[in-house]
Amino acid sequence: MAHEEKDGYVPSEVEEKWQRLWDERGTNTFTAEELESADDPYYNLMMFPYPSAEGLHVGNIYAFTGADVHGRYHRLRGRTVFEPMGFDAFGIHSENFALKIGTHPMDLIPSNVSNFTRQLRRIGGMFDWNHSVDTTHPSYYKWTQWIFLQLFKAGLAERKEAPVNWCPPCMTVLANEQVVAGTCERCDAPVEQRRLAQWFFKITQYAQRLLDNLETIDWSSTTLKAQSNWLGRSTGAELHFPVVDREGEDTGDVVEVYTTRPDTVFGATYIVLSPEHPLVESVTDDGLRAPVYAYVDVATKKDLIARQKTDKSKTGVPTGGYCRNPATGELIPIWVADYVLMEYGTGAIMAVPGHDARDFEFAQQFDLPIRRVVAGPGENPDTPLPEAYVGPGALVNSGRFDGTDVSKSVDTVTAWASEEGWGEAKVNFRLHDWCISRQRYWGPPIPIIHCDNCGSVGVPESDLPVVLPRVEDFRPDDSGISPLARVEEWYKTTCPECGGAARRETDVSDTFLDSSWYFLRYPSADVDDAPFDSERTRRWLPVDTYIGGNEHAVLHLLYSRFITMVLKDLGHIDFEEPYDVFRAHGLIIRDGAKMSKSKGNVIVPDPIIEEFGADAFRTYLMFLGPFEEGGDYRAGGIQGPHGFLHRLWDSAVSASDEAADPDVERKVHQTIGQVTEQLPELGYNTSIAAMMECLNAIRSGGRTARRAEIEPLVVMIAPFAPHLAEELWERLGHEGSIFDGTNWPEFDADKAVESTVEIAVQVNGKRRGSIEVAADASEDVVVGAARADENVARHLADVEERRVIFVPGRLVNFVVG
RNA sequence: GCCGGGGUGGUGAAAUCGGUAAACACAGGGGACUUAAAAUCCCCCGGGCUUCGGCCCUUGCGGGUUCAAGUCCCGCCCCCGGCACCA
Repeated sequence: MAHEEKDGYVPSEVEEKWQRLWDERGTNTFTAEELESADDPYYNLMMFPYPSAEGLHVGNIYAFTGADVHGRYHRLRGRTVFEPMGFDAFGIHSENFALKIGTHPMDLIPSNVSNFTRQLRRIGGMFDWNHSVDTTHPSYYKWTQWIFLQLFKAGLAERKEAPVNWCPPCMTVLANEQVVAGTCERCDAPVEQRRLAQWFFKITQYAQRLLDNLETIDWSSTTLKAQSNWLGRSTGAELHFPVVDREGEDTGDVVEVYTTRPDTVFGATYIVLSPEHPLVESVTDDGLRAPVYAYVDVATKKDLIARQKTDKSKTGVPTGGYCRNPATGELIPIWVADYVLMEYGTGAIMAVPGHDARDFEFAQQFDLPIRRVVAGPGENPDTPLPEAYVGPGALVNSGRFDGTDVSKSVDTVTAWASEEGWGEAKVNFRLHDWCISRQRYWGPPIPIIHCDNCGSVGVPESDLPVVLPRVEDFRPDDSGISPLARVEEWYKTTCPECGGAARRETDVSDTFLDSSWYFLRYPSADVDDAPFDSERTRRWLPVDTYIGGNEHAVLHLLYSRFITMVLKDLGHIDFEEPYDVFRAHGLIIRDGAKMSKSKGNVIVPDPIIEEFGADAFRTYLMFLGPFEEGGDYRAGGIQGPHGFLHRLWDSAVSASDEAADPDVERKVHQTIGQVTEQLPELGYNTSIAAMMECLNAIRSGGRTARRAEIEPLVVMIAPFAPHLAEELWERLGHEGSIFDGTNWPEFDADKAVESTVEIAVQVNGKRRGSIEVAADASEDVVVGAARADENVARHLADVEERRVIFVPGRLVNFVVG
């Protein structure tokens, strides 16, 4: 039920009225001409939602409101703010839901989108609905396919057979970024490794640049850190260990190892190959083939969680083969063990059990020699090691390098290895190439045609889009083959190059490719003949501020940076970082716990909006905690902002025309100063608190507000409660929208200064009183007044004063002995 | 294990170039107005003691620096997030 109060403020009516007027007047939308000629453009972006059947949840509304407040603030300051919204509607989530309820995604998505659109309007976002995108629309994914082709032509998209992450319940491969601790990020099932031919984007070629540029962008530090952790740069060396036969002669094979501690090579007492390593077969002794192959077989079939568990004891088998340690000349055995991963480095390590915890554990288990080659200060080089030593010290048992400090030894030994021709410095990244093919239905078909004569051929751009056909049986299966492979009339085609019979690629692309470029599309959403109009792109991009969740720190935010870099390198755009500023918002929890359907503590926004209005809901969400840290949603909490907005209304509609009271005016200017400083930094909760305090001062003792006092508050609340502000602005006698023109109140520091200040008086650091003095009072006057305070005087009697500390405008502290 | 962020009243939280801890709200208590309710306005609201003047304690724990520490330094504990058999 809507609140009907005697002050006449009925949120639902006010909100309906202004939402209608915004639509009618085009307050929030741009025409093509406006986009192309905007003076002071500000691109305010937020992460577009996946349109679920459940509708907007509180987390969406929280994020969008926080971003909308930001956009509206800049608009009130006179910027031309473009704030688009769209739908990320391809992907497994939609497809699975459609399967579950027995409908088709092509029917499901439009109704979800229209429900989302309704809700997004209802919460009062300043969205430009003329420039919305839906990633599932052919007019959008035509260009997603175009982007694929650009990478393909540039040699950055490659189809190769490789071990990939296979999620059995989802029946598709996953990108590395979608595997969390060995499980699928969507369904939590253990991920398996499968060898399949897949399309990869060579994001690893951009690893160094993706890392370096982190220095140049203004992002939340948590997000920057997450990205650099994900990129995982490490420096070390690749060393070559020749394989030898029984007689100690080189066989010609060489085991390449990657190590971050080449300086410990004198302590390398064995070699470990990962079970997938190509040399396993050739180094294995004939007599040991059975156990080695059995081990490899078991290890490669393990799922990722089982394989990557660190708390289990290590397993492995000797191959019977040997390498020569190039530093010592010794022959050292080659083992196969699954604690070495094929995906990282070279898939082989030199084991230095003395100085690596994992190697130490393995060596103990299999009774392999442990040799100390680093000794800490004062340590005897020959004492046995109780555990791997990784601390500071100097090399020992390392021939000519004995005594070299570990701070220099990596470089020194690497230089030697390099001179001798058995190693070189090497930088490694944890980042893998981006696997973008999905053996599912609900995505953009990858625009490739396979021809027996010509190989993989890109679909000519003039033939785009490759339309996703409506297929009633779109269930995935466990074969690793896409549902589209069952649609012969769709995949049978001719080769664009030789005209011979050919077959379309039947995999679709990862959803994250859809979202990797949507911010480029928004300004050009109404353009048919290009993915992004170059004039509009120049004017609006890169994005000024992007606000979103940190759950995308290494998925969407990394992929979109990569795609942007590629488009720059290919000459399509002239910037390489898509978002100048990124801010991660916090999460809303409920009564101290994460919201989840299973806990039954999910907040359903619609009834709250119906009861209190979008303005009160928005204001409450922004008030309940620091936006960048999130907050705890409590059912009664909305009462505070709700009452505040009603009192603001009441004071505004009954305001008198008298000149502002000087004391109140001072408070108003202090508030303007504070809010103007905090709002652009996303200090929403404290801005609202300051405005509440100000209104309390205006209304103190039941006082009638004066226009000049209340009007600045009406403008400053507008980002949070836009409908209320519009209505009050109109009732205060203004024409048009409060958001047109530059209506933000001007801060006047002179009007904010206090004539008197309260000074705390301490004796030995303990507060003994406080005094009120003129703001410009001299030290002598203040200290005199402090001494005169009755309680202070008592504490100063009978003691010796040693020092007086005076902090202007703050305190006086008498230090006594 | 490594790297971030955090720990403050009954509750959500303010205050960090060191300077009156708890602003602003929620919940709770009392009062004014009202036939009543709502709305509005006023007062109380970290703990203990009090001769009602004040006094003592209090920002996860233990030390330290300082006239002065929620804030800085050292050593711990706990929570949240990122990375993780990554060589």
